[in-house]
Amino acid sequence: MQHRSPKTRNTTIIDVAREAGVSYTTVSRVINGKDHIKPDKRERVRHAMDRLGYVVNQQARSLARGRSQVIGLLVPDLGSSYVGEIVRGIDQALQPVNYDVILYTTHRRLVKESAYVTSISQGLADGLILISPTDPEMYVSSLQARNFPFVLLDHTGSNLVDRSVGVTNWRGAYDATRYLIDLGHRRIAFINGRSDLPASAERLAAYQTALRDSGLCVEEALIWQGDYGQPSGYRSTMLLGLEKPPTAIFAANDLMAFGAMEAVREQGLRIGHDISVMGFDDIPQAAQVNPPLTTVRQPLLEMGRAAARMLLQHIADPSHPLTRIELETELVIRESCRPPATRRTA
Amino acid sequence: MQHRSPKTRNTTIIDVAREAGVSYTTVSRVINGKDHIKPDKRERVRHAMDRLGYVVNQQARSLARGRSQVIGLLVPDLGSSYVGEIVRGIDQALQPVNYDVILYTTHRRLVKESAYVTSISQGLADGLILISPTDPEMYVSSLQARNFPFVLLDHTGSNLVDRSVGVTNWRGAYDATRYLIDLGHRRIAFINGRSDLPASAERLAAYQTALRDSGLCVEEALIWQGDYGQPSGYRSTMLLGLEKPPTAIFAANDLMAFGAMEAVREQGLRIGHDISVMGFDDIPQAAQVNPPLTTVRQPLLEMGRAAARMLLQHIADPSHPLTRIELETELVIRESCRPPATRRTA
DNA sequence: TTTCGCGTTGCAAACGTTTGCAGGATGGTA
DNA sequence: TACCATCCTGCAAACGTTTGCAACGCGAAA
Repeated sequence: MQHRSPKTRNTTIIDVAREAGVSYTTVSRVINGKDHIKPDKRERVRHAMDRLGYVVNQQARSLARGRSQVIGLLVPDLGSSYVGEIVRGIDQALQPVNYDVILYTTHRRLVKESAYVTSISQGLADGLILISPTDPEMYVSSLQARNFPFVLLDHTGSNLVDRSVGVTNWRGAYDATRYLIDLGHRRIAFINGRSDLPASAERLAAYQTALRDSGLCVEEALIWQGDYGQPSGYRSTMLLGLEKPPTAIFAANDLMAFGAMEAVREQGLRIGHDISVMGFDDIPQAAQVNPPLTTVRQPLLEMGRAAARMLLQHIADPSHPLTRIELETELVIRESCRPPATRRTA
Repeated sequence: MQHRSPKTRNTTIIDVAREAGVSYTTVSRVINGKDHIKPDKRERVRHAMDRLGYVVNQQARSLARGRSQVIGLLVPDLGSSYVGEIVRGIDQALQPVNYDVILYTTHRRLVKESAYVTSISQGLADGLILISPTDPEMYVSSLQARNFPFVLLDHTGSNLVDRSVGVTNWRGAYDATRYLIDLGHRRIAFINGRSDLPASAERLAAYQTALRDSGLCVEEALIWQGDYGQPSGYRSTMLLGLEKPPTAIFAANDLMAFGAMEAVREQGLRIGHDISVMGFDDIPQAAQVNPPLTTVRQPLLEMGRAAARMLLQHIADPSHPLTRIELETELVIRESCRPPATRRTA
């Protein structure tokens, strides 16, 4: 029987064996670098492979071995370099052990996330990393039931936390807010991230706590709802329209901070003088904008590496427990935050 | 024999068949939505699948079918949203036909590119898209020899052009330069991209031709070598140190234009007034920076879609010829370019 | 010369599907 | 009742590997 399409039949291990005058088993052993092969035969096989232009068929290999050397990656998007950096980190960890990455961009569509997850988990990949998933409880149950290895990245809340890599969101946002307060700011606006992501809630809560801890009161009017996109930060212009404008804006991520900076500028105000702007993430561009953005650094590369390492360990030894890895954020002081100018209002 | 690791054996089509009291063939038919199945059996199978939590094994399916429903993607990087946008386009085209993407980031390391290419091409993927490859002639010969479907994206030059998607680099750069000249600029600097990518050469050549066509002479001192990275654009500061500074800077991509904008600002000059800045690409941020960047738009999303479509067609019907698809660039006029202020020097 | 052991080699089964072919059931028509 | 077409269904082979097990060859030890 022949299911193959017009494509000419591939050269297989058997063709090589015939060419080299050995058994296909021996060829397989040569391919996989096993010992106990007579040097001359090894050479014969090598030559035959070259002559025939043989290259191993991954599908068959995966099927036989029961693993694919591929890990799945579920990302919301590739728009900002936030995800890009994380993927780079994952890449770095996967490279040395010969794992490949299969990529799924969900654009935060819940149906897609769940459809992908089930499809990946059978055969296609040996493990799965979910980056900033929207609502994983909804669909990972089947993975858990089948003991399929997966870890979450940038996810907090829910019982899945104990197999995730994240950062000290609360601490980072708290420190940032304190820093602004210490600079002398009293009216600090906050641009919140997507409210369906627990990390946003943490940052918001920390901001509020920091204010209260300093005896400042939390004004609802100074809390603006964004969605992590740059345009939503831009709309923070609205905040400036208040009768008593803030002297500082703390955005829950850098992208929104960039948007805020535009808006500030558009109002004819100078960043760092008339109004300070603080970000969160420290994506590469943060150092490059004007003025360079003071922000809370997430070690994105390291997060990716950590997630990949954790997953690999668990794949190699399923009894190896998954844990929560929480990496430290760090306040990166640049030039977008300064002490407030002497007030004009009040 | 049992090769499987500790992992408990997966539930297979056979388990489902037993549970439903039918043959495994029937189960396969139900999975693949073939006709000629009695409705009641179909239902029985469906239920059995649910009960057992069955999900099809992609490897085995690929092996049997001779194709994987996966296409490989070789990207230099995920740093800027340039690649991100293209990938989104590819995604869009692949979604409806149920193709997945396996991702390889090369970071422009030639060895990696070539290693990946050979490994992907056997079984793992049904086709390959090479985004902005560095030196594809070096390693695609084996693909061509085996008639493996692949297309290039953002590649010009070499005999591989006739299976690629690109844009009118020359035209775009020419128009942009003319636009600056028409605004009244006479000293226009050019920040070149990576010199090993043919697209850079096209843009540079177009810039030079446009100058000459307008009777202006090309000054070597005004041509700065960048690498498409933002920092390299920043270093264009150097240009400003000339005794006769340019009144406009044309960067071969937006990222370098951003860098240039920083540098300009750092010199205390105002963009659009003291000096104009022109980009190339129109990545999403271009509209968001301050002032919004005048740039040459590449239809990134559409480029991705076009490449994916071309590849899919070729996979479906290998006799379908591959061609060169050249999409139109478009000058997007925003606010970073204005007529030059009356000269101070000279 | 026989025996033992070890380094090599090969056979065959298994991985989990898809699909050509043929056989069985069913129902309509002559 | 016999026959034929049509609709269902199942068997078995094939996809290209990996790997447990058994057998073989050969030199060293007895």
